Amino acid sequence: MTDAPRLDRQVCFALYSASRAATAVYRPMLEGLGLTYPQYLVMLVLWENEPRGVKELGEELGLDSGTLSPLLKRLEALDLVERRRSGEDERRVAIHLTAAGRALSSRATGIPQHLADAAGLSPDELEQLRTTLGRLTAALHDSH
Amino acid sequence: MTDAPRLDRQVCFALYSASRAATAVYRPMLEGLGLTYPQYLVMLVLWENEPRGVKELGEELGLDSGTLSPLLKRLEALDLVERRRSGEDERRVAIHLTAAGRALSSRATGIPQHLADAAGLSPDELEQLRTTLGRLTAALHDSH
DNA sequence: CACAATTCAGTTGTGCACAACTTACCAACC
DNA sequence: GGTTGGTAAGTTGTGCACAACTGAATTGTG
Repeated sequence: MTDAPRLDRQVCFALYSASRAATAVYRPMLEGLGLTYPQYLVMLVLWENEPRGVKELGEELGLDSGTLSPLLKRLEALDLVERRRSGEDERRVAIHLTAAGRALSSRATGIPQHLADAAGLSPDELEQLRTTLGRLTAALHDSH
Repeated sequence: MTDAPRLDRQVCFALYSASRAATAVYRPMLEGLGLTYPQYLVMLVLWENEPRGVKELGEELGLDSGTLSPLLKRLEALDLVERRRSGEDERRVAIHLTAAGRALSSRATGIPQHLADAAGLSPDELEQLRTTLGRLTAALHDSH
């Protein structure tokens, strides 16, 4: 056998595992809201500021229309969101929150704290992890 | 608007973004080998030690048979892997590397280094990130 | 030995990701 | 005013993840 890379030494695998473990902790809580994790992310963006175009959402989340279009249709079917063609620019679709979508935000308040509790890391460590991951993501995007 | 969680403060989103950014950096290199990222992970495990049962692979990678069964069929279609029913226990399927599968490992040697170069973090920081993520993943798994 | 409980791999169905493509629309230039 | 280039959203197709289930094989227990 050659000096093939070892699984347990790979940062990439550590990221992949941690990310799946974190969404697995979120899943049962989000199930209570009727949302998947990516749907929750879209709602987070809209709770901050709405309406938003599909492209804007994609830039915030790093997702393209191939992912967002069907996801937004599902949110619309749940009556959390409304899609309206813009009058000024018929290419654009503005995503508005419905009353139900707006109301859902209060039920989502405690979710991130629950992850922090389950993480087994101090607040300082969590904060440092977050900023390190931010730098890493930016550098990886710049690298091509 | 209530005090809804902010997207940019969430460790979970930072993990999700970093993980996707890292696999995006791997993707063009793995394309050269004809592999997807999860397929590459399976090959990594097999390069370390083979044959392995489907369940063993699942435990190393945190994936279930619903993910692995079709993935392994695709690796078999690529002639990198062979699936053999165990004689002793007819429930088990042993995954063996083919000659081509074994040969592929030498072409995969440089891949993790490329990620390290693109990461924009020092070796120390990368190492610390890896161990922090390992602790986080373990704690999240323990939390339920 | 009989048979209930467990284990293993596989299947089915849903929902992302992402590449490649399509369609509709807009804007700039001739 | 028509053409050309670019942009926004949507569609199609592939491959994960993961829950729920199936069927076959094995193990544990009375």
